[in-house]
Amino acid sequence: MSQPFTITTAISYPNGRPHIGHAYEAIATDAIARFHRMMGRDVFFQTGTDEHGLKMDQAARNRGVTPQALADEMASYFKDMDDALGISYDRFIRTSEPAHHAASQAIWRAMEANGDLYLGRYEGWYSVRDEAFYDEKELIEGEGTTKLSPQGTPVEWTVEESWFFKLSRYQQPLLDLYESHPDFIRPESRRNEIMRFVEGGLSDLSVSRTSFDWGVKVPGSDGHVMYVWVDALTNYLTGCGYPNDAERMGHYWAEGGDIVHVIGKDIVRFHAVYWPAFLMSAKLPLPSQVFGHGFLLNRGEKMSKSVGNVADPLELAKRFGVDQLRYFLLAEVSFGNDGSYSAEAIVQRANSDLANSFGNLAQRTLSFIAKNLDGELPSGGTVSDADGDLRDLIDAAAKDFTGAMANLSPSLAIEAWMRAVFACNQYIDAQAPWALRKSDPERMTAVLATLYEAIGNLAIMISPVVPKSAAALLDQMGVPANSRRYADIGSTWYSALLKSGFILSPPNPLFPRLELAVADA
RNA sequence: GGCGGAGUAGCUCAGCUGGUUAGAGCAGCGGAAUCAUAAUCCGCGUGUCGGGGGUUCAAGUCCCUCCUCCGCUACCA
Repeated sequence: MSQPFTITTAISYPNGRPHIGHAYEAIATDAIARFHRMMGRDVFFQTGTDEHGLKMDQAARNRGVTPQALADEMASYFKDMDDALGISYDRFIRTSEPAHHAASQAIWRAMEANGDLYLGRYEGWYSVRDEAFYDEKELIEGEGTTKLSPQGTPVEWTVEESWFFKLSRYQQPLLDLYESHPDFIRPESRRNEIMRFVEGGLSDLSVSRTSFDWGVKVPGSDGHVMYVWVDALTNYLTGCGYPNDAERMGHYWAEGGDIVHVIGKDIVRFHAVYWPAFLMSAKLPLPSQVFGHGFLLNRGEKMSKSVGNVADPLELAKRFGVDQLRYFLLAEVSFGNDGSYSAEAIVQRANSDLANSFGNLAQRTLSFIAKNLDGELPSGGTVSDADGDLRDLIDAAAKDFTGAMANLSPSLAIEAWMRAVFACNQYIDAQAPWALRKSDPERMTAVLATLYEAIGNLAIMISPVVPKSAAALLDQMGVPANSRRYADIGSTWYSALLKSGFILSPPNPLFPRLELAVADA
């Protein structure tokens, strides 16, 4: 059995429609998941929605529906987005599922059994909107005598009986973890922040609420539901079979296994501090990596609903194409940093890389073969050093590509791919098969064969980024579905294809050139 | 206030443990070619590497200091 690889996005809080930020995280994670599948790994890729909490409860009340009904509706928008963007999740989890309640209660009991949960009282200024308590000192003056949270949301003095988790016990174990696993938190700047935070000391964490009941019931403690983060983080275990499917857990959530959480930089603390502490307490294996990606900015500006510059990913995908949007986000934004998007930038990037450089390379080569060889694939001919040089260059690019993807650097991977694309265009111009057609047909044959193989390999390479387009091209070229892994680059799929007697049909352009609407200028 | 990150060509950014004339892509300008989605290929960049000071034979690359932006976190009032 091939080596398992577990990867997750954060689960989204569905109190609004998905925006481009959700799409970005899903796309990036999807590309990595697809990459590992093509490397032959046994991938489990999970995403989903985080449906509990007071905000959902209240939103449902306002609309006169049950929280479950609201969650059903909102979750469907996220699922639709994933499906529209080609997100190849293996499991779309919803925290309102019974299986998830069972998992959350199981980890609760395990933490309790370890002596890490105790009942106490929590009082302070609580913001419903932020679902957080604030210190008196943090508050700012609102209108009249009211007080507001630092985020400007209303707060009220709240006294609650609450369960606490002995987070303070885990300061040293966490620091040891960061020390022994330098890649546990990435990028490094986030790791530094978290380490300083933990070094500063950890207070115990309030992990239950009595003020609402839309959540996972605390076992044996009537009136308490779990603090959303206990419940939310546990979704990762639910999908891996916790607590009843030991075999599945042993496979996808095993000690020392590859388990990667891709999340936004705003929730790194929950994943890099609370989550491993919960797992240590419950005596469960830890994830291998938490990667905090950056935020997308609209033309360099923060997105916000009030400014009205929050982009709808489905609309962008519809206007520019799913693969174009995927490619843009992965190529343009260095993973881990913030990035900026705009209609011009998407059009620019998609046209220059996908339509002009790669799409046109495929088009000019394939249509030449279809036209001049009647679609019969070129074989043999007079080889030259240039052919081997191009092959070597593509093999080297493939190595760079896979190395970068494995290291969660899709933008670097795409750079390596583009270098190979440029090399192919240089090659075709230097060899000029259109001239060889009359002067040296034998040489032309070898050139076209070299190009055909090169283009197939380039399409395989970039598949995780633009899965639909790459598959369409490979289909057009007759490359069998079982020859589209990284191990197939540089292999003998071309000679097998020659033997099969495949005939190439006149090709259709792969990536149409995009036009910028007047409204975008 | 502390900590972390960033400030390099018009734009987006590479430049690891200091070492030949500071790089890439995009945009721009000139040329070639015409197989191809008017796509491609070739040539062209003296930029105070945020400011100042220092260490060194040698510094975007190390040290000090200042400025600007971002993030995490704390506290006084």
